[in-house]
Amino acid sequence: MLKGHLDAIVLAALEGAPAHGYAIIETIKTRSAATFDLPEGTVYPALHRLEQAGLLESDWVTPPGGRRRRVYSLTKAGVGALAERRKSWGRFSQAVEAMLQGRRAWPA
Amino acid sequence: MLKGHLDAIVLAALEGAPAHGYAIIETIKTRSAATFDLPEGTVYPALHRLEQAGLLESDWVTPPGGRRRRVYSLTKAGVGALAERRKSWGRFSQAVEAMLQGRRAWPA
DNA sequence: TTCCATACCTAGCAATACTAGGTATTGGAT
DNA sequence: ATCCAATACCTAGTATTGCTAGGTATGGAA
Repeated sequence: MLKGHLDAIVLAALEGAPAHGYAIIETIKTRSAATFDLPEGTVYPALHRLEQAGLLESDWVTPPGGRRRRVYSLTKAGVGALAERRKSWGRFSQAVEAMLQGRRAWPA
Repeated sequence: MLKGHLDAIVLAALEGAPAHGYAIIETIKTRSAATFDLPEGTVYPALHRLEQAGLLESDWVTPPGGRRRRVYSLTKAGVGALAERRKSWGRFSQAVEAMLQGRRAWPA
């Protein structure tokens, strides 16, 4: 379970450069040191949701000698959303950390 | 949304000493610096789930001059589960951190 | 005596991510 | 030549989760 942070992860995976779904899955697996080995049934619907929400846009691309791929890239709104998600992750993880360590969190 | 980490948070809130539901909610709010201001409809069912799962046990207690409370404490299994949750949080947060920073996570 | 904080509870809903299926292409191994 | 693995896309349905929105009741302060 990715626990509501899937969107942030997918957006972050697209921050450097546009990519297609299958490559995004690989990137996530690599960067997370295999902690996140996401099934396609998780990622593809997420990409559709994010595009629907205007955070991503996609183009069908057929590379020479290859097969057609749907390449996603961040929209301006997507860049903003990623920044927001990063902040919200910071607050969230800090609070969980405090709980698990039995101390008070920094007052935000 | 607490994103699947509610159980860990509740267990951690009970680590120091037994407590009743309402107090647990307060503890979580305080320790998280109000980041987690959980509605009762979230916490009470979670306590029931955790008790059902054998991670908590409860007793009805009526303090002198007060009203009856249901006081929960960690079972042995609960202590173990909390340790497990802590480890799993560590892996999870490290992986998310790596994703959001665009670097590779430490190979676990 | 009225209201707020305390203290418990539940049914039903919405979101999320997963399972389990499906289609099709490319390239290497047999 | 054929088969299989990896690539590459998709969706319907399901389980879990946490929340909304309601309910009950007591104790103390205004």
